[in-house]
Amino acid sequence: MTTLGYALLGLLAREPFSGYELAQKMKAPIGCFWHAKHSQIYPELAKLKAQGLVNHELVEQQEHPDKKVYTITPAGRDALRQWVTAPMEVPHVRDELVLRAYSLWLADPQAAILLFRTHEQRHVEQLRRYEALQQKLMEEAGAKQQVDSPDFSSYVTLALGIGYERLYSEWCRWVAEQFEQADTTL
Amino acid sequence: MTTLGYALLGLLAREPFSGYELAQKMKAPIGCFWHAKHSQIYPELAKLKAQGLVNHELVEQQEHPDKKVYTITPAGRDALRQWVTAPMEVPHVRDELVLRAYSLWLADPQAAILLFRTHEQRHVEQLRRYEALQQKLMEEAGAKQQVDSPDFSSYVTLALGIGYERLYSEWCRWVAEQFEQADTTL
DNA sequence: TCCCTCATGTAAAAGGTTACATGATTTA
DNA sequence: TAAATCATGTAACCTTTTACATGAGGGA
Repeated sequence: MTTLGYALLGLLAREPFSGYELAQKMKAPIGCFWHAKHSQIYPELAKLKAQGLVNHELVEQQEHPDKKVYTITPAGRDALRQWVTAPMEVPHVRDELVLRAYSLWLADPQAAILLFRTHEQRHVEQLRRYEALQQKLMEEAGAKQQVDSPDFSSYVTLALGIGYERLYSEWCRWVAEQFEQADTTL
Repeated sequence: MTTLGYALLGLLAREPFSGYELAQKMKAPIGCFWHAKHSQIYPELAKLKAQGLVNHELVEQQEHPDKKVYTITPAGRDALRQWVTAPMEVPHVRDELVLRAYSLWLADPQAAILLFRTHEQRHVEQLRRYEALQQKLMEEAGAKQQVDSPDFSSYVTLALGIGYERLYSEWCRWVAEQFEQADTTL
């Protein structure tokens, strides 16, 4: 089983979805930290079906094309439950902007300021979106959050997403400021 | 040009290295946020050579096999300088542990505590390593850090690495605590 | 009329990991 | 004697991205 397979099971464990809906969900990263495109999702769903981890039924529609709605099976739920807490290596992160920062000493200062201010903005925007989601989650789910409710899991991943975007946007701002100050010092 | 190619140029812009040395460097993530294995590095160096972005000379050794020491060319340095501040999309992060957290509501609480305490520890260890590196960098480079010095770039990436590991380890601890508290509440 | 959304796929290419392959020297 | 380090590569495989492919219905 691939990680993508478990990502799909993780969504289907909450409620049934069609391949198209799963693809929509995974445009914006699920749990803030995973994404996939439809070209990867459709074949993966076929594999999950072949392994008996999901079923699908054809839902006929008048005004839109028919769709296959996938449901997780008890076997799928078991596989997911086992995977969630299985031993795991620390995943190594890859981030191109930070890799660039490693060679930033070569850069044109004005171009560096522009790049980092742009990314600061984008991460602030993502932060605002996550905060809005959190707000919504708090209103809907309230204090009834228990560790065995899906809302709790969503809240947990959102919390890291918010911390991450806050850290990242502040780092971008700080880097930009270093170049701005160096510029006025000359 | 691939991102890996620029990662290698970024190291070679600082000082010459052999393929083996580059592979050693990229076991631990360069700038905290990129890594690669030797099987990817050797072919990439050949491509950089073919494009005239690096040169290499054979250094003969008595007690070890001979090695090819790579040096960046002016064209390589130019390409790197351009890439560093070129427009770029926000890279989407992938993190398996956070993806698992999204389905944590299904998990066995004790297994969840074990997993997150384990990862908390590992990220704390990485944090300590980064802090030691920062300490060393401060002592060596001191306050002379200017935006156009490689030490400044190293410092900038380390700063994010430290922030990231601190955030991540605290998040792991917090998640584990949620399950520990839920456990005693029953 | 043209583009967007809904809906499902396949194919080719790129990027990355694991395993295969070789061989000398040093350390336990 | 066995394992680790130094040193350089290739091959097979897996994952992910980009592009190809089709087609109906609704809105500008």
